Amino acid sequence: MAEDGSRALADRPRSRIQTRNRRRILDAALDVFSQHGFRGATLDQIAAQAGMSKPNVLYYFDSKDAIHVTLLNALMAEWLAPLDALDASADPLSALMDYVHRKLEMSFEMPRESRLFAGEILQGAPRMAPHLDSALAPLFVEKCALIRGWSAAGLIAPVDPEHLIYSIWAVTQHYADFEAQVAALTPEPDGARARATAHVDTLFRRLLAPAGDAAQTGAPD
Amino acid sequence: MAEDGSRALADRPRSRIQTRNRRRILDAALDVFSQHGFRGATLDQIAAQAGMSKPNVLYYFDSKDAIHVTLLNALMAEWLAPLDALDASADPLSALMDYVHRKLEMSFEMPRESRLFAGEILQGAPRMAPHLDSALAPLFVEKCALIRGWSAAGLIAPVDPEHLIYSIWAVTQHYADFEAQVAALTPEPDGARARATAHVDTLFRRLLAPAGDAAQTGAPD
DNA sequence: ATTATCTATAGATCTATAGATAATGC
DNA sequence: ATTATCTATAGATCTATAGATAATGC
Repeated sequence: MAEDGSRALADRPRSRIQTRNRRRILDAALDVFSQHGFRGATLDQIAAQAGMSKPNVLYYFDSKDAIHVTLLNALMAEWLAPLDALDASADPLSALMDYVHRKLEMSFEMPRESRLFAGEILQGAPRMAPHLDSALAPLFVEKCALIRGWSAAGLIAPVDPEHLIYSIWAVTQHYADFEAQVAALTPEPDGARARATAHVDTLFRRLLAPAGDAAQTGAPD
Repeated sequence: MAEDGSRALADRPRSRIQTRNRRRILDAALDVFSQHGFRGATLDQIAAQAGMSKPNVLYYFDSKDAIHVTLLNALMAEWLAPLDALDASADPLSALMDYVHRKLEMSFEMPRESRLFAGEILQGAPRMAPHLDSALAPLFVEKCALIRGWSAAGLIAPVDPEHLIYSIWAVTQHYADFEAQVAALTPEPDGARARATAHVDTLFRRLLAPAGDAAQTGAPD
């Protein structure tokens, strides 16, 4: 920390080079942190991945911890965007199924982000607890109320909104977070994603289809 | 390593003190590894938790790595016991629902074990890959065939066996692995487990109930 | 005699800083 | 003048071992 109390480059407006190099570092850090966890990651690995020297990385961020926190904060909004977008503009069942499919897509397209958050939560969310309370919790409460209303109105089957969301997160993120296991057990990579999509669709459609709907889809395999 | 090539106490028959101290170390290591991950855990923490000196811990195990591997191997069988027990002695739907409930119980009763495995898989299963192939994969294939048969015979609804099992793992273990998040979002601890149980039961019952069955349970909340 | 435990520390690894030098912008 | 980058290294942390001492079993 400089003597005037400013923390390096953190709070100042940034030049193009600063913006670009901070991005490179954050992208490298996403690789390294998501693979090895915070403690397992080293500045050496991040610097190598970013193609920079270790002291140069610390020229752009005050500490290893600062890189990690910046990364979590920067990705949080993107990660929660699908839940934020959940609303009643379409019919409720379609809205929920869209959410499920978007989350599953993200698991396949953004496995690093999924694992970064998974690792952080797994270890008790030491650096993310404030965000869980300030950003996630209000959104979660709001969407649970929405779902509760749909359920009460009979637009979807009776369901526990909080645990429905947990299940959606669990099932979809499983494909990213436990990819090593899934890969060991489902060797053929072709069609794996399509099968996952079909299964997850069936799982939540059978849960949520209001009584009387013909929601039983055909054999998925 | 001793000059005769024997690796300390690893392969020899053990006295009562050895058995007891190795257990104490493994229990302490389960605490520490499940909370901080392999790299985040230190021998200091494990020794302190076990109430032993650090060199004494290394008298019983050759290395930090050996402790971790021993722990994973020792817990693997217990962790897979419910899947191993899945068979057709009861009717298929009940057998599967029993499996779901047993896994959910384990998530609540053995969160440390769940997190230990989650952390290992999350980082690409560097120490567990052999076991995935040798122990888990054959069991997985066998049980998938069993479920496929039930599904084909119409005893349960059409379902993708591989992805069904992934979903059961994902949903049940979520309560242990993401406990920090669940706790932040579901503040009231009373009844949380009962609600989780009711929800998970509904989720898989609606998925698996054969067509024509009145499997729609009442409102879960 | 063997097993178990301790103190002290070697050696490796890792974060972060100091201080010099090069590149860039005005 | 300021921004960006480098080499060298201090200082902390961590795994593992050396070597001495205490406790236990025959």
